[in-house]
Amino acid sequence: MALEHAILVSLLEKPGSGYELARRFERSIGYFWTATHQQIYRVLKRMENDGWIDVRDVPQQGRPDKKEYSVADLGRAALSSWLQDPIEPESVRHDLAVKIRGAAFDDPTSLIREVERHRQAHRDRLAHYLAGEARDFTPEASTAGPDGPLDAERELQHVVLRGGIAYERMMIGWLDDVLATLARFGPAR
Amino acid sequence: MALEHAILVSLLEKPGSGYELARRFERSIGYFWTATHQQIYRVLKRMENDGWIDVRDVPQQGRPDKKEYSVADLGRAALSSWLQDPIEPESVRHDLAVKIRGAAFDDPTSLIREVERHRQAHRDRLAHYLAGEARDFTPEASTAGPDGPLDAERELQHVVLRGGIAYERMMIGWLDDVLATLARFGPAR
DNA sequence: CCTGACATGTAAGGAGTTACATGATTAA
DNA sequence: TTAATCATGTAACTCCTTACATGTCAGG
Repeated sequence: MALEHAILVSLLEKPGSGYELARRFERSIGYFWTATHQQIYRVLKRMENDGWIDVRDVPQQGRPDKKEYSVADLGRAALSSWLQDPIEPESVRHDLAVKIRGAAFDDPTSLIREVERHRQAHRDRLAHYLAGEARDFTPEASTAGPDGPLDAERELQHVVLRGGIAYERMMIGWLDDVLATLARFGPAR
Repeated sequence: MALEHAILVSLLEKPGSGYELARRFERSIGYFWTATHQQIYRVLKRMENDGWIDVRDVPQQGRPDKKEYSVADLGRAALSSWLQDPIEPESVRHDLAVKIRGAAFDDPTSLIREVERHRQAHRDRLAHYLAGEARDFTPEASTAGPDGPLDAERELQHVVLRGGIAYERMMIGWLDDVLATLARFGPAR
């Protein structure tokens, strides 16, 4: 389980509320770890009980009040310990690949549309990542800002983003290959 | 849920027992969908109850008897219906990316070893995939054999394998990038 | 007044993981 | 006799998903 650890990393980068965390999991952290607000609130509660994080009630004007969480010493230690633990290369689950092999036993025309849809989704994500890279990681967008992270933190965020970019490019190329294969073998049957 | 559907595809490609399915999930199907024998037996029982698959007791010599499963009409229909259903591009979970961003808040030396270990695992998998491709998908290894799948089935298996190969190559390249980044920014702190 | 963004939760059910459990046969 | 492979399962627990639920405040 790494949701707790993903939350710890995010809170170390910047303290925030459950709601804010949920939004980060739709954006930057979501590039490599997804979580819904339901999961996040539940885990935050557990982490608070375990003394991993501290809460601070923040009254707000013009908005509902929020609880701002930050990492406690115990949480930092838990993260550190997890970082030392070796993990196994992750197991994959690609519904689309199941469908592609299943297409041999069914009419593939609907699969072609599905693959095109996925290719477009990956193109959109790639464009989104590239825009984020241009915005946050060009030499001009330096760490000089008031909230800008330190060099190492920033570089590590960048290399993870580059991984997302490489992944989307690979997927687009592969889905092109899939479509070419379906075009050659699908209708000919 | 696609485990049921992955099992249906596998049984359509070739009927077999729960044990044989578990082994396939360590090999070809496991490239894009993992499952343990515990899951498989549980799901097989449910699929049998639902009339998706048929069972046949196969007495064996020199081995324990086995139950050979094959896809029934209801199962074929269920697969067909699932193939028509659009699915969302899958959500990712990359522990390693969490660790990389977490390395900004901890000593990165153990992470370097971890990344090197993962890179080796991906190199091994790539070699394994390439060997499988050479064995099963060169022009010489044609469909002429007694158990060889038909052209479309074979081509679709091949394009999924090419996806696995592209994925491993991408990962190896990215992990090289990660190691270079850690070398530049890790020890300098 | 109504919509949308902000903010925080509960409940039920499905899926996956880990540990436990049994038993046959073959080869070293 | 011991290990390895074949073969099939149960139980407990954790995790994730989906649906439901409530409420504030700003702007049109």
